[in-house]
Amino acid sequence: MKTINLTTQRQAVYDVVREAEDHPTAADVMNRLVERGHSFAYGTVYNSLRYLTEKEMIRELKLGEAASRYDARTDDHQHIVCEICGKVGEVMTPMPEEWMTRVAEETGYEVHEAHIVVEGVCAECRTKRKK
Amino acid sequence: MKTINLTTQRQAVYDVVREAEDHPTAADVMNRLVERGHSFAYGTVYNSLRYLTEKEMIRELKLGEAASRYDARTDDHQHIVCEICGKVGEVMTPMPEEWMTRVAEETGYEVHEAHIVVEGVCAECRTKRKK
DNA sequence: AATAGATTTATACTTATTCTAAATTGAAAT
DNA sequence: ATTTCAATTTAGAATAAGTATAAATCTATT
Ligand SMILES: [Mn+2]
Ligand SMILES: [Mn+2]
Ligand SMILES: [Zn+2]
Ligand SMILES: [Zn+2]
Repeated sequence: MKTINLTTQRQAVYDVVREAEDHPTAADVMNRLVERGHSFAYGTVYNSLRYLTEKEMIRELKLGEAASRYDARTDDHQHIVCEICGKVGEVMTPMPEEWMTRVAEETGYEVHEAHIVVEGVCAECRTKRKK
Repeated sequence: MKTINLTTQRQAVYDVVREAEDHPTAADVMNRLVERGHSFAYGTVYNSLRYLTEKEMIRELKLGEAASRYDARTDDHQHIVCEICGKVGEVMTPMPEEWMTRVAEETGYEVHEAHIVVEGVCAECRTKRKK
């Protein structure tokens, strides 16, 4: 499971995710592929996203919406979602290691990782609100 | 939006969630209603869960699985999911207030709340693993 | 009892995603 | 160069969770 086989389709999907600034959904990726002149089957886009995720070239994000989003940043970080416009921002402030330790003690689980989705209002939406 | 109208159906759904120990899904709730001799329409169960959530009598949890889970504990807490058996545990250790402040500074968002899903391995599954 | 509003029901629909079976591709072996 | 075979892609059917709709039923209030 170490070799990575990047077909034309997988490379194109990876390019779209890598060049995106906004954590696109599978449907977003599909649309952008079409804009670039590709026409892959839906299944292929889903398969490619899964493949790239398994190879850890991208990450799949479950932010509580119906559709998964994809992220070419694979370094450890979290996300913040604007309750008004839905914009997804990066959260680089790391979770204190101590919190994880406390959770392990409290629950008896061996703790591996934490997925955090912060909800709030982005700067633009705050400005508009004060109209 | 202050009065609460608990119909037979809503009360029965609430009872199931309140008496559950395991953060049931809508389908779980449906099955337990049938076990108790009820036979409500699927739509009614979803409507009731939404109603109870809006009245803040229960909470809807999005833990990254396909189906939402429901929780009669409405006090502030988080969740931990076993990667092996799927068991969902409570996490009462609060996220440090300072982390939230740092995230607000970092992102420029007004931060409202954080939903955290911790992944790990529960005590039972750890025991079994050492077979 | 009549009225009106809220609720429930049965069913159709939507959305996101996975599955399937056939067709295609491409690398390795002849 | 041609054959071979596994991996991949394709198109479309299937699934899962949840929402929408319209008709039927409840529940106060007059
Ligand atoms: Mn990100
Ligand atoms: Mn809980
Ligand atoms: Zn916003
Ligand atoms: Zn377990």
